[in-house]
This record gives sequence, C-alpha cells and structure tokens, in this order.
Amino acid sequence: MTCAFSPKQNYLLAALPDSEYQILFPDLDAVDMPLGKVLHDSGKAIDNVYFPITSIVALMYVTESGSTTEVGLVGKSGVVGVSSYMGGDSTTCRSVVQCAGRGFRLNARILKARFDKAGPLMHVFLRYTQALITQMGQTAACNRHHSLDQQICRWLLMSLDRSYGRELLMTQEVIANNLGVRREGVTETALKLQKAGLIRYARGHIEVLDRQGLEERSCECYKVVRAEYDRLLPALKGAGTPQRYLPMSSTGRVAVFT
Amino acid sequence: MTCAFSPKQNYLLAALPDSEYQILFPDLDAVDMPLGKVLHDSGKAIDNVYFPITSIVALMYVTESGSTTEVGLVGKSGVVGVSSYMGGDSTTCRSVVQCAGRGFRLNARILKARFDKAGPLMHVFLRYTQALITQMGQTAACNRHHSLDQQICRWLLMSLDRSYGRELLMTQEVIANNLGVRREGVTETALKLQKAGLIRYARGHIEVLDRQGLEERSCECYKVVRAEYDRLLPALKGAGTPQRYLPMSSTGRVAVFT
DNA sequence: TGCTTTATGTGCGTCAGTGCACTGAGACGG
DNA sequence: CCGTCTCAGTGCACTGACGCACATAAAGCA
Repeated sequence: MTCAFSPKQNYLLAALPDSEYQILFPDLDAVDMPLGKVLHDSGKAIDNVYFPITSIVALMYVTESGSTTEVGLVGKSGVVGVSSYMGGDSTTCRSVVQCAGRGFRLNARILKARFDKAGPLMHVFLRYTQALITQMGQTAACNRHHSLDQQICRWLLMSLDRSYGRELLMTQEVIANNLGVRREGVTETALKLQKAGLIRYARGHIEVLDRQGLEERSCECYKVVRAEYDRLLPALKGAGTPQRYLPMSSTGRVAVFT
Repeated sequence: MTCAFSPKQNYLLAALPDSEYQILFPDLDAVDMPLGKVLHDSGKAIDNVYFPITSIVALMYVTESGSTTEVGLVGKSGVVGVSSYMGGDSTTCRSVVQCAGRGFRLNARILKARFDKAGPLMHVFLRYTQALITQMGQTAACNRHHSLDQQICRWLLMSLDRSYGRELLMTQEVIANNLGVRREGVTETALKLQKAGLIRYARGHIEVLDRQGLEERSCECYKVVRAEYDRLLPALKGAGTPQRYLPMSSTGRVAVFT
C-alpha cells in the first residue's frame, strides 16, 4: 500500500523510536482536514487525536460573548488533543482547522494505551506538551503587553513554521479571529508590512517575502516559544526554515471527513 | 516526629493513594516560603518542586522590557515545577511566592522517578497539569477580552481559592504586577469594590466581604477554570469555600530558606 | 454581462488603560 | 516624637484599539 505522504512527516511521530512507530502505524489514518473543521469542541470527549502534516489547527477559546482567541497553534510538529493522554478526555478549548491540509488521525484510546506504558512515546509527548504549555503562557503575556503589529508578525511566523512553503492561505478576518482583534486592525498592519516589502497579499493569500524582517518586527514571544520547541523536541529543529512546497497527491489510504 | 501541619494539607499529595504517599513522605521537607522568594527562574534547572500549603506561588513571565504577567497561580491544590516531570527540567517562567506561607519541598528527581512508574501518581499529576493548562489558556483569553475590573475580581477569587481564610496579604502594587497592569488601575477598581461593599482593604490587607458579589463582577474565566479543576481533581472539590484560618505554628521539621 | 458575495481599505468618534507627577496618610524605626 | 518609607488616591494628557459605517474591488455565478 502506498501513501503519498507518510505519518513521519509529522515531527512528533517521526521522533518516536521505530518500534513504537510500527505499533501505531496500522491505526494511523490519513485524513483531509478542511478549513473550518472543528476537530474537538469545548467540553466534548476526544475520540481521536490528529497529527497535522500540511494543515494547521488552532486551539481556540470562545468567550461567553462569542469572541474568540487562539491559545495554541498546532502544525506538523505537534498533535491535536493532548488532553486525551493528560487525563480528563476533554478541554475547554475548541480545535479548529485554520489551514486546510492533510494529517493523520489516531484513536485516542490507542494513543493513551501506548502513552501509559511510560516508554519513549510518553516522554516525547510530554515534552511536546511542555512546549505547548510554554506557548500558552507566552500567548497570555503577549496578549497583555505587546502591540497588535508585533502580535501579527509573531502569528505569521508561527503559522509559517507550522506549514509548508512561504504562502499562507487565510484572510485577514481569519487572522483577526485568531488573535481576537478587529479585522480592520489586521488590515492596517498588513498594509504597513506590505509597504515595507515584508509580505505580499491578496484576497486570502499571504506570501511572506522577508522572514527576517518579520522577526525583527515581532515581539520576543516568537523566538522564546520557538527556542523552547527546539530545546524540548530537538528532532524537529529546523522545522519552519524556508523549504519548497511539495504538492502531495493522495494515492493511499485517505479518509475524507463527512 | 510531630509536624504542625501535614503534607496532606496539599490537595495533590492528599489525592495520592496512601502507599504512594508513604514512599514520598520521608523526602518531603516542610519549608517557609517567604514573600518574593523566587523558587524557579526562567531557563534554570529545577532541583526541587514545591507543594504549597498556606502560601501562594505565581508563575510569572517577565518580558524583555521588564514588565511581568502571571500565567498561572499555584496554591494548596497544586505543585510548583511541573516541568520537572514533563521533561525539559526548566521553564521560560519564573515561580515567585506571592503570599508568604508554608509548604513542602521535594527533590525533583525523586518525584520524577515515581512519576515515571506510570502509576496513580502520574495520573494525578497529569490531571493537575491539564488543569494548569486550562488556566493558562483562559488567562490568555482573559487578557485579550475582559476588562480590568473583571480580571481583578477573577484574580481575587483565584487567590482566595488558593489560600486560607478570606484575607489576602498583598498590596495593590503586587496585584498590578501579577496582572501586568498599572498600579493606579488596581486602585480605581479596589475603590469601586470597596464602595460596593465587596471588599475592605488597607495597606496590604484585603478582606473579602462578599464572595458572591465578586463572582458576579468577575468574568466567566474564574468559573471555567474552577470547574475544570473540580472536574479533573475531584478530590479537591470545595477547596476555596470559606473556611476558618488556622494559624499553624511550626514544631516539626522545618527548613528555612536562606 | 450584470448581479451578488467576499475581501480589503478608510474615516471618525469613543474609550479603557497608560505614563507621569504629585498628594495624603498610615507604619515603622530611632 | 520626628523623620522616613511604603502604600494608596487623584488629576491629566495621551494613545492603541474598538465599533461602526461605508467605499472599493476582485471573485464567483447566472
């Protein structure tokens, strides 16, 4: 059986020792993750976890008044659904696909069973969780202290790290919802960045022209979180450095969401 | 050997099965946790973890410009130093004692060794960590969307839950640093709350008179986090409901920080 | 080709929170 | 008892982001 792309393109799965990987492999289902798909909802039991490959998933909190904020961003270097193995089987967050793409799905109970063996899989996943915790804490601090411009730069960089290529497929409105700010504010910043030659965009396409420039305009938060990911999961070091986008057609087992 | 207070007054230790508790007991050292003491610093290795009893510890992030934000608050229902068992042995956060008091100290490697047995201790600690993650995410959302008044009410309630009695020993400046806001802003809100008869305060003492009233003025964040703690750690349900303060003199093994 | 929808650009009044400067008042030590 | 320090209260100019209304333009569809 051939698969156009492999679970090992998810850095977390790739970081597993091969013996462990082989155990999970038969239960990993390739899935399409369409834009806007809600993978987990607040308070609902988590049946499956997801390992994004070309997709990006946001962990969003929805306030009572309906406004949203992203508290975490998961891409090819992570897993969606940490509470499946942390305990509790649900979160107060919602997991939403921000960038359509592919990924692998795994039954939560199968993962939990392997996790509870307290072997290398557990340690990899715990270290990832620790990185996610750092990301959340940094988001809290960033929301408090840094300007909209800085936050948007940070967010573009984070999204870039978690995707392939240097183009992001998302509207300014999506960015606004993720950061929990006004769409008009995003427009203003986007104009500034475009005038400065850092990005180029049009109707839902954002192309990053000058990554270095974005880093300079971003707050420290990006680097702090990035460094912590690199430290905790050295196997995925370098994820996010510019690379060519390889369109991967599906010829293998691919489940499509209904 | 007598101890004026017991490790079991920390709800996390109390939630352990007795066999597990007995293993740790000989290594738990009662310690004084004085105001302002830095238990762990950003990027530094964690040698000991701390189980607060009457003290409250804030997990603070310090930005490059020097401003601070609290991303988590740990009291008698938690442990300070989760990265010791999550992996990485350090965090990007600083742990600072916000409310002087007592607690128990445990060598991080001893905890990690028991944790790695993948027994009930691990599951208790993971569930606690999951609750902490919820708290951090909620803090991020709260920092984005809710007013200073709401946040201060939330913070008072959280502190109250994590301490004994209904009086908090902290200045408005401390609250401001925790929330990452201006001291004058805290003063304004404090005045409002006092006029409304919800609190009474003077020079570093804050007495909560109307808990219900605070909850009504607080944002949803308090209740969401509280509910998640209760759900994940049912053993500590009810922590935070009004109770008499029992001054506990030290007659047992007590190490004092130098 | 024209109509609708979606995405982006712009203007303007409003406001919560900031930064700073200063006052007042209880606590504390000599 | 006095001087000093810490903590709390107040005024004011300023600003980043908000909310709303509306203009423009590309994409999609009939």
